[in-house]
Formats: sequence, structure tokens, C-alpha cells
Amino acid sequence: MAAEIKRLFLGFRIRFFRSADMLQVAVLKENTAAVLAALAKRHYPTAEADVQAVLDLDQRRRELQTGHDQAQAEANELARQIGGLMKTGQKAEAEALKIRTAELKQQTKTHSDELADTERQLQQLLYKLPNLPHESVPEGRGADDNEVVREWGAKPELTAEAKPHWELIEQYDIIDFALGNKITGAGFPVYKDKGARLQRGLINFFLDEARAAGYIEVQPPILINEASGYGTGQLPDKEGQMYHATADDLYLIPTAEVPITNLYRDDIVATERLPIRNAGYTPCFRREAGSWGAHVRGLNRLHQFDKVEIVQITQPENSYAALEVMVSHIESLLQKLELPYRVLRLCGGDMGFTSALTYDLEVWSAAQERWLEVSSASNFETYQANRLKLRYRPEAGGKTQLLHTLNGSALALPRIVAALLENNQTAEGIRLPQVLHSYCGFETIGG
RNA sequence: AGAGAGGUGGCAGAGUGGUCGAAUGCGACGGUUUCGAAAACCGUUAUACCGGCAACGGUAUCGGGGGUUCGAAUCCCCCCUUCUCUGCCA
Repeated sequence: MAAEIKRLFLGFRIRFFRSADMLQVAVLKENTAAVLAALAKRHYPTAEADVQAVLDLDQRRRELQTGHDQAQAEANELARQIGGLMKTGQKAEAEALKIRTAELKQQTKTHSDELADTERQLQQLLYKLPNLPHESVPEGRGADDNEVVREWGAKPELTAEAKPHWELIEQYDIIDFALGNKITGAGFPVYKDKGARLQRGLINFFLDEARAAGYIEVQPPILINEASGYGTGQLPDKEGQMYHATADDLYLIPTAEVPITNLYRDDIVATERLPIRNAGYTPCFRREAGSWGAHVRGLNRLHQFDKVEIVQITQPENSYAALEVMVSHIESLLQKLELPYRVLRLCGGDMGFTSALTYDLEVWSAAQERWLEVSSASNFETYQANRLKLRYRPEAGGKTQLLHTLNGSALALPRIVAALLENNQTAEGIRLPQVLHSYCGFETIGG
């Protein structure tokens, strides 16, 4: 799901976040060498030039800000004096002051135009820079360089007659792509009978587990406005990946992370509310333009799918511990579903743009004989919080500081369903894992 | 969807062109008082940026954006949003 995260987070915003940077300028300034080293791990090509340009633009920005403020201060003072003169009827004196005022007005206009321009350039540049990888992120350029942290479970031995899930769903008539084609289009399957009930059971199972793990359930809107799209980074660059309802200028969410994380946009969170833990089930919509290929048959890639997402917002010193706990929660789901899986720590070259550290979880799909990504859990540190203006106050009366945001899928349904069907197929039908029996109201499909 | 009325600091609520970041009340925090607490009294109580070691000073922000003006919470335009009535609907 590294690619997925990348798709989701490449977009950036300028207009809504005048002073929000992606990487904080102060960090670049004070730790230039460390930043450059971290960007090298990402194989980010123009790091040195970009960082230098950021520092130069920031310098320019300060100068303009100072100039603007001084001119404006003088203008404000003159306005006060003119007010006093008008009151006492000294018209001529007031008119004399207006001459200087007109000058200052021109000056502040020039300054603020230039300032806005400089800030825009600075933003664009900062938005180009990816997050800095955590020190534990392995070196590497692509998926082959990801580090397998651990594997769990034994891969099932299937018979020669074993089928991939796209055949099983037809055999048992539980998921119907042709019907979806008729009413919507490709990639919008219809779940029927036990297929539909399995979906519902999985969603309830995931939500109940999340609640037991301390996550507060939320049910957010699945259409979001432009500001939210920019808040978590889907817009504007990845606009083409979201469905856009142009009549109302709203977007269908590609993941619940967008509305849930944006819940806390512009907040200064009271310390006693931390950490924030939310879980939410939503359908997710992705246009997946240009990403279809021969290996994405059946449930492997859809335009609409269901997912339970978990989100955490923590104090900086707690975020990496929180990430580990999130991953073990996701693992516990897979273990209860009795699906063999492995945990990958993504390398610098494969990691999503906004992430500092990402774990992907993949289940073994026995009939396809490949690993399927079913979850991606990331710590974004302050990268998203900076854009969201999501802060807290470490000490009463002290300065605000950015929080850390994290999220993970727990879990995305389609590939889980694919693996459940394939791995558990027998001559007598598909035997569901014990934990799902009460959730679904049946134990087998077919047979 | 149509008509009308609103959107001000943590909350409530003044303010309709001039020194207003904004009265007053409540809440919160600190202090005085008290054995302790309540009450009373005094004080503090937004965010961001710029300058400064700091103290502090400056700038911006009264739903969002633009405009008029020497000067805008206050006037004008557009948008968002809340409430009431009508319409429609699950």
C-alpha cells in the first residue's frame, strides 16, 4: 500500500494555509545537514538546491514582512492623527497628512503583493519536499528493498482444483461484477446474500475490535469539501484520483482518514484529551485512473470498497509507541481471522510522500500465490499536523506545538475477503474462521 | 428551493466609520482572606507572523474573500453557515 499512500498524499495546498509549511522552515534552518541526509534516503534528487532555496525565500519573506509592518505601523499612526485633527476641525492639517498616507498605502501594497508572492513560492517549494524518514526506515529504492519485519501463520496447502476468488464468487454467487457493471460500471461489485452478510459481519467485527482497543467510533461524511481535501493532502495534485461532484464541488473520500483527520483541523487540543483515538467505517472511492493491469482481477482493485480506518493523534514523544500498538492491533485482527500475514517496514524509496515511517501488512492469498496489501499504518509526525494547524499546549500558558498524526487500515475489506475465500476453500464449501461465525450468522459458504 | 433574521474572544452578549483586540457578565487561572472551603475583593485570561537574548514593541485576525475610506467589527459586493416561516422529502 505504499503506492496507495503515495497516490493519496502527493497533493498540496497553498491558498488555505498561508503560514502552514509541510516541513517546518525552522527545522530546515537549524538542522540543514540532518535534513539533507534524510532526504537522501528518499532518493530525493534536488534536495540541496531546494533546501537552499527555501532558506533564501524565507529570508526574503522576513525582510518583506518587516518592511510591510513598519509601513503599516506608520500609516496606522497617521490615521490616528488624522482622526484627531478631523475632530478638532483642522481640515488643512489633515489633508497634509493624507499625502504621506497615500505614499505609505502604495508602499504597503507593494510589500504585501511581494510578500504574498514570496510566500506562495515558499509554499510551493515546501510542498515539493517529502517528509523526513524516521531513522529506522531502511535504505532502498523500491518494493524489493522493503524489510520484512515478521511473518505469522502457515500458508495453507491447496489442492490442484483450488480456484482464485474471482471464480469462487461466481461459483457461490456472492459477489456480482456483471450486475455492478449494469448499474454503475467496472469496479463496483454487488455483494449478494452471504457475500453481503460477510461484508457486514467483517465491518462489525473490525469496529468492535477497535472499540475494545480504545478507539472511539465516528461516522463521518463520505463527501468532503475542497478545504478538507487540501488539509490531508489529496488536493490539488491528486485531484484526478478522487471522484468529484462538480455541481456542489464536493469529493467522494478515498479513505476515512480524510474526514476523520480533518475533524481536528485548526484545533488546539486540550492535553487531557490526548491521545485522540478514532475508528470509522466508510466506503472508499478511488478512480484508479491508469492503474489497472492484468494482475488486478476480481477484488484486488476496486473503485468502491469498504474499510475501517483507525486514526491517532498523539504528543510527539508518544507517536512511535502508538504506531507499534496500532500495528499490533491490526495484526490481532488478522490472527483472529486466521490469515497468514507479514509485516513490512517500507524503505525510503517506497514510502508514501507524507509519512515518516510506514508499515504495510500483507495477507497471503493462497490461490493467487501472492501477498496482498490489506493495511498500511503510518506515522506522519508533524507533517500533516502542520498543514492542518493541529496543535496542543505542552505547558499551561506556554507556546503551542504541533501534534503527531497516525493512521492505519483496520482493515480494508476486499482483499481480506479474497484471502478468506481462497485460503479456506474446501470441496464442501468455504469454511469461515470461528470469530466470524456469530458476526455473519453462518459458518460456511456453499457446501 | 423561496422569504426574513443572524454569524463578535472558552461561553453568553454589547458595540453601526475614529486611539476597538474589542464593554459587560459567566467560566478558567493566579493572589488576598480562611484551620480549610465557599463568598467577597484584586489581577490574568485568543491565534499567528515580524523585530528583540529578554523585557517588550510592531502587524494581522470580529464566519470567509474582495471593495470603498486617511481610518472598517461597523458601509458595499460575492460566498459559506445558523435560525424562523413556506415548499419538498427519508
